[in-house]
Amino acid sequence: MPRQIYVTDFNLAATLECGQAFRWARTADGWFTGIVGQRVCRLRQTGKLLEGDIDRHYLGLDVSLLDIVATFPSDEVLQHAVRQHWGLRVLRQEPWETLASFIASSTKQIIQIRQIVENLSHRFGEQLDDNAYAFPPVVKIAGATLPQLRACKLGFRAEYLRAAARLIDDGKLQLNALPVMEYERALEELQKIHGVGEKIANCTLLFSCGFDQAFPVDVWMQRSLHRLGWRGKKITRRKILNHFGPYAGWAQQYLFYSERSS
DNA sequence: CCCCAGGGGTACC
DNA sequence: GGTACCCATGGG
Repeated sequence: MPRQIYVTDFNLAATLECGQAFRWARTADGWFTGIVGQRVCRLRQTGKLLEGDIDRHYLGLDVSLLDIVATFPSDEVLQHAVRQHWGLRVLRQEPWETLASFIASSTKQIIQIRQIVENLSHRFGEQLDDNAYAFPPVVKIAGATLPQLRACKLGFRAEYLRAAARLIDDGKLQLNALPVMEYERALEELQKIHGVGEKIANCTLLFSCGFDQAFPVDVWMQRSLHRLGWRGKKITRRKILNHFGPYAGWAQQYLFYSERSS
């Protein structure tokens, strides 16, 4: 893994802070520290210089952002968001951690989601160094008690998370199979999990299964689409794909971050 | 005390 | 098909 490279069309801060990942933090010296799989990683960008534990695939650096953005519609709100956060890329995260994190996310603020994920890791994950814990494996959550999970501040989501872990642990849901399915099929498969609807399924498919068209719609996106002129229109997957194209999920992430940072 | 948060299940019409 | 209400908890 290279320790430093030159990058174009990449914005590390936007990529790590746009709300798609919950385990990165910016430290005072300009470095980002995060936990990816079983490793503690550090990254820093200074202009085009990217330093640290560089994983091109994880960071979305193995695709052409110019080609992706070229497929976007010319909506002024979207084009403004793209200019505002140019270089934001969709990460390729680990499916179980992503699914679990978004099961924990329902009607929670992002800062609280980060806290829940941290609590779960500290309580059930492998210790990596003095103050860092890996996200727990499926079997650890499958074997947890509900009081233990509720102590991690999961609230009513505790049963949802444990049921999902047990489904996966029993082999009744194979996360590894999702990336090779048709998009609609993968969406249905994830929604078999109690507590996983269209929004959480789309987050999982976009952020960890390579489905660039997956378009999660939450309250922020409803506001953004409203701003784009979708007033009164019912938001359907077909309309989203027709309008935003095969990289709708990337457009969504620009719109989401722009909506939240304004 | 109030409303809201990267929702979804259920009951009911 | 839609809508109201519930779930647990903390931020502002």
